[in-house]
Amino acid sequence: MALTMKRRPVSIADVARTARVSTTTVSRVLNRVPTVDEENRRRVLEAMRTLKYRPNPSAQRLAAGKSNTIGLIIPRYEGIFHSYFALQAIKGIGMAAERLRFDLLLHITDGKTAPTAPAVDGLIFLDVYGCEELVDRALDDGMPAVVLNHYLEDLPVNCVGIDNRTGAERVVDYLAKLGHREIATITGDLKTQAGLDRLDGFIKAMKARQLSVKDEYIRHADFGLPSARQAMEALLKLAHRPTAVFVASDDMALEAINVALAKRVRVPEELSVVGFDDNPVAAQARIALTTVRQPLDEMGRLGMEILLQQIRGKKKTPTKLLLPTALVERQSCRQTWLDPH
Amino acid sequence: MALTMKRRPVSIADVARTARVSTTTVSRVLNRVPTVDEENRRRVLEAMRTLKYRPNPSAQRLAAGKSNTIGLIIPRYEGIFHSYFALQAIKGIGMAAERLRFDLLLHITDGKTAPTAPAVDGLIFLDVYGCEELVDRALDDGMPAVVLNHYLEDLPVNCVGIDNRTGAERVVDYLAKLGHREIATITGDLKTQAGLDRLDGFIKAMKARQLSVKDEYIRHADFGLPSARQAMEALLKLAHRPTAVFVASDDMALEAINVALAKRVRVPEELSVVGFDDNPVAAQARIALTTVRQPLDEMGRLGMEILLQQIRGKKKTPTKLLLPTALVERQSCRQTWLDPH
DNA sequence: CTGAAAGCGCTAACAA
DNA sequence: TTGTTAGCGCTTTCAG
Repeated sequence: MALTMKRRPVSIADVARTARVSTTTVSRVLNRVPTVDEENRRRVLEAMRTLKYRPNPSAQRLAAGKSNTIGLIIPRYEGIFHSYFALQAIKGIGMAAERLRFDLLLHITDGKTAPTAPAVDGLIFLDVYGCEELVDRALDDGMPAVVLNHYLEDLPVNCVGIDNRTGAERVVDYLAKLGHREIATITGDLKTQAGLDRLDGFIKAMKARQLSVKDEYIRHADFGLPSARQAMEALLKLAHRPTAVFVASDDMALEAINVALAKRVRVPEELSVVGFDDNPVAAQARIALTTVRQPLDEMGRLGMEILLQQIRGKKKTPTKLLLPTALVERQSCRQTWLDPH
Repeated sequence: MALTMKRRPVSIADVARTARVSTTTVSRVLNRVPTVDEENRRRVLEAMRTLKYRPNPSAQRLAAGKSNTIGLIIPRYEGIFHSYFALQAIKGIGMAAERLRFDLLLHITDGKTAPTAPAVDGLIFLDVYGCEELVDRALDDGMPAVVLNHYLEDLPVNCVGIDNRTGAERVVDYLAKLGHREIATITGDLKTQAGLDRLDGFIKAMKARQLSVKDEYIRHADFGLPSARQAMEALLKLAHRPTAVFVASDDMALEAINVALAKRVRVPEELSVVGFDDNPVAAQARIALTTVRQPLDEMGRLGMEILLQQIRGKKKTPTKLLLPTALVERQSCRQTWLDPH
């Protein structure tokens, strides 16, 4: 046997010949067309197996006139590569793509380039930051697209975001139920939608419950650890300390707890802390963090599904989704009226 | 103008007609074949622009007989979706793919399925964990492949890993130079290559410097925070405490520092701590962590390049790479002979 | 330096 | 239910 022989790959014609049917019939069983005689189907399937036949996607796409491919656009800014969110969303997208039998073309972009038709049937933006121009272009080209993690109010494009406002409101409700009235917040970067909406939701919920929102209880941070540290230190220096703090991310919340503990402020006995994200570290922390869970992989899954609907022409008007969050109760909060000792 | 008119996409023939040349010539300028008259090239380019021509990759691949696509295989185990490593590697792979004009087909696998020829020209495994069978299969099929983040000693497959052993040795060297002799380590999961090699490197370097490696100074953890906490607590309870600890990951090192601080052990005055990974949180921490940097995105880049060499037939024997690490000196270590006060 | 023509492997009318 | 046939858009001999 000439092991080095370069054998021509087996094609649909080879299968047809072996199974003693036409290529059309082979194509039919390939595409699960029901009108195929059971005996023929069996023979085709067997021929495929013995010949180790693999359909050539390029030929399929060319003949069918569709790429069956989605471009997954990842903005190149550094932040996204440090985020828990990105991988979870990719996971959701990837698994949905497999289920829907679509290929995923990964494209890390500088904001200038993105795949176009006929290379892809649609685009899924992991985030819009740095990609505004590309989203516009996709819209102009009539290329189906969906933006994740960002609710674009004014643009006629599919969006799947997280309901950060309601998430923050849940936190206030929860803390209020525990008897807290002096509730502070450490915000995220207010240039981001998540940062802004979490603060908005917080303030709105406080007011709805007639709780005062003191200026000194609103400390601005930027999702970075050093900023969270400063914010917490400022809070602890206050003559009248809050009894609870809502922190806009788990990373910052954990850091805030560290600052508190270092200053001999016990958590949760003297200070309740709530985070946001449900990052895995929140559950693993010394004081397991009460936080807000976001359905990140589901965000990816839904993004794929919505995109597919648009591609299939089933949806004409853009779908705008804000996914619900859930409060995850752990060990970092306590009722105020309990004796701390 | 019939805006709703579904116009047939512009093809190479349209460009040829507009530029008054043959499709062959258009194909030539598309593929940067040098033997094209300058005037013709100009006209073709212009026609492409005015017609907004986009080559159809499926047709190109079918005609050329190659997919120009690499399958990026991401094992589905949960850990990988929480790792700093994965996104960095993806970034490196993605940017290299773009530069090399290769498409990336993203595939999240359960360990059973992976793209095959002729869908892809090669496979790049983000890690081997859970994919052993797929790697074997690729090898059997003669499908070019490269495994990242894991050095497979015995398998004839391209590998690009991190030199964890030498990284750990660097840490010992550094601590020894600072005067430390009582050095402990908190290991990672010894079922992983990283965990094992970091411990091996540690022990080897200690012995090379004639430093004693007490059993009680080797505490086994699993990269998880709770295990790191326990390990650190055990270390601090020792009658004869180490003056320095090498922790097998940044996450665990930070947690260890928290434990120390909570027990009023000052870092770095009373205890030096070194991590591994150079996770961004290490730099941001309260006590900026001295750690070992790994070139993760370069790992991705090199993986792509090696794979391409194999695909192009330029390399016959598997390439095995162990990428060098670098010690990043920050604030978590101190010379032993300095007065701590 | 250029173009005619033969496919690449598959799908989809259409006819049987 | 099946097969014939004509492409899908591009690359690549090969002859000029």
